[in-house]
Amino acid sequence: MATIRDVARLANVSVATVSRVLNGSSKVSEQSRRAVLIAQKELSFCLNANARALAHQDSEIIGATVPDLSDPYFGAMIRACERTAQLQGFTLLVLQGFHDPLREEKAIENLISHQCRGLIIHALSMKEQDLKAYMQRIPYMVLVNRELEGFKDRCISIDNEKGEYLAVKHLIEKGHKKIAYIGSSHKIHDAFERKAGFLKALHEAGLEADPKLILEDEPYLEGGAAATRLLLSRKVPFTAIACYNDNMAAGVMSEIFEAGLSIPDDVSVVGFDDLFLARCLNPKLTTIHHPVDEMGRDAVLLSTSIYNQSPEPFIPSTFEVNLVERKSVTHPKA
Amino acid sequence: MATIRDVARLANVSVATVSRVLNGSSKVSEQSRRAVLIAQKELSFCLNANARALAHQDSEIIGATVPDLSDPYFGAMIRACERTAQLQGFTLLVLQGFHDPLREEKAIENLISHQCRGLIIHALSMKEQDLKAYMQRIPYMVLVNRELEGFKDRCISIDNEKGEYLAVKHLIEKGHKKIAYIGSSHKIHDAFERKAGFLKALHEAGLEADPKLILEDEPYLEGGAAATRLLLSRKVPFTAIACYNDNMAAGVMSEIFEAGLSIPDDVSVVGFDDLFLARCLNPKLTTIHHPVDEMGRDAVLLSTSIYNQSPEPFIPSTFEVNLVERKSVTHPKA
DNA sequence: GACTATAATGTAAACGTTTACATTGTGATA
DNA sequence: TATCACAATGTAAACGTTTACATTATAGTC
Repeated sequence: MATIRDVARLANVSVATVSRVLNGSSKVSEQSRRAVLIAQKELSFCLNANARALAHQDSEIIGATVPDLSDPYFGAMIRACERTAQLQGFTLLVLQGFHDPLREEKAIENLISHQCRGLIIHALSMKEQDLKAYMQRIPYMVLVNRELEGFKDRCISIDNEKGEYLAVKHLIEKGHKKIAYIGSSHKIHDAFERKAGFLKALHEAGLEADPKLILEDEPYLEGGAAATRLLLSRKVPFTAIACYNDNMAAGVMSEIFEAGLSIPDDVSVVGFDDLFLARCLNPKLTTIHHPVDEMGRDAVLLSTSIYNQSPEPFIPSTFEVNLVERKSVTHPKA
Repeated sequence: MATIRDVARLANVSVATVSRVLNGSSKVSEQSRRAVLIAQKELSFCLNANARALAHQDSEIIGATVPDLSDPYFGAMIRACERTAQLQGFTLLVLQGFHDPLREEKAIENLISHQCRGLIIHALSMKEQDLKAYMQRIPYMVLVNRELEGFKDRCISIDNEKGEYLAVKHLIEKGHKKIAYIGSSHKIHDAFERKAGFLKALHEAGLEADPKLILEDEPYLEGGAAATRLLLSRKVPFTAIACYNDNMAAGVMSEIFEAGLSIPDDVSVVGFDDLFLARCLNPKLTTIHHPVDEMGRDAVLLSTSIYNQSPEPFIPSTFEVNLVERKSVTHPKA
């Protein structure tokens, strides 16, 4: 690999001049400028980002962790993060935690070691205490989809309880009384909040929550399917299912069909997240929308604004959840 | 941020000893070791990856570009890449090209500047010539899903033509004779190959390809839907649709239902890619499977093996495409 | 006690940039 | 002509590590 010194030699100028040309900083004569650019092309030269970060004391890297990039929900979020980072001239370094506290912690350490000048963390498995320590240590670390006592102003998340509440209220308004809930077995914040929203809506309508109609499984397609099989085997009548997320709803729908029932005529289904997937399902899924793109964008903006110690601090949008009515819900039969 | 010097001072040893402890290299007395570790914890110290890369002349970063992380196909691929990278002790730096040749090129430059020790490039929009220049310059750069003359041994891709051929042959074997093709309007390799596969299967069966039944649009849900509307408006009879990919198939299915037709009874549909999505659709989508995970894994393994100049070069698996029969295809009526 | 082999540690020179400061060259002004 | 202002450029010291080499301490051997 050629270095800046090689370019300087070839262009017959000093390294400082090369650096100035390549960074567009300070004044350089048109002649030197040209010579440097030619030498650069000749050598296919490219500044070394590591050396640059070291000298400059700024890595131009924003770090992010996310559980799993193959999940379109996180894909969409990261996409928004990278877009925003790129717009600010930064590069996004993404690591996956795979729902494992150890890997999540390793990922954060890794990002710190790269001297990230922004940190967006989506880590649901790590212990609160450990996460707090990092939040304390890195003032510009921002949390997504997790609320942490004492750091609310650096947590970007939606009102999960309200979301699920809206979903279930919608079912109740349609006339459903026997509503099942297929939740996530992950012991995290979102899971608790969404279940609370379900119970709240029931309670508010004076409906009893039947424990036999409340199940939990892994928050993926397969989990939704498995829970549905279990639910059907219990022979407890129900007319609607509220799901922890769209992925589970997809599994739920597939098993309902498998059982020879129809959606929404026999069973109404609501999801949560409003993934791309929701529009692909048939019938199209009624679900709770939340603005993933804006969350990703605001997380980056918030983190960098803290890092830069901007005079007027960045205030993230309030992320409204709302119901998107599609075709998977109708009135119960009879 | 504390530096290695601070740790050395606190632990009352030299920087070299700290470095040795933190890198697990060479022999260090248990006493020094302990002192260093304590000092490290005390200062929350973390080696600076940039300085490390500079001194060490090895960044421990593997770079990758992909068009768009919100697309589950790429998400799945990147996930496999990161897994493999992590297993080797490297960090994956992912950049998005957003189907834009300029951004793709910028992404590659960016990765080069970070001194990546492995390069996995999924860039379909860049001109062949420009890409070749990079391939020439970076011997360990590996291409995914794109074949480049003269660099076949560094291209990881599937046989698109064969895939589409299998899909269409399946339709023909079921008795279909009037088969529509909804392809991608992107002017890339995959698009041409898959269309060629479609034509080949038709030709082999002695069937005529009706130009009115061949459409193109953006390779996403919306594109599939738009093409289907156009197709239906043409009033040319058909009994099956072969799609460029699963995303388009989802749009196709949704419009077919919208038109009051049923799948597969009125229209059979085949996709391509076998995304997670294919199993979510109703009916579940018959499609062409290819091993995204293994491709991601092998891309990383190949790139690093070249970088390391391994004595015995890594030979990527041959990536077999095959038909996955689900529920979206049946015999044509009558 | 003198010597040697070896383990543990320290010293200082890289690595490839950026940038404060110093130097040079040029034209304008008095 | 001497002086000044200013633009263009160069010099060299950081930045935080790693690591070759040098040094010191320790134990074993004769």
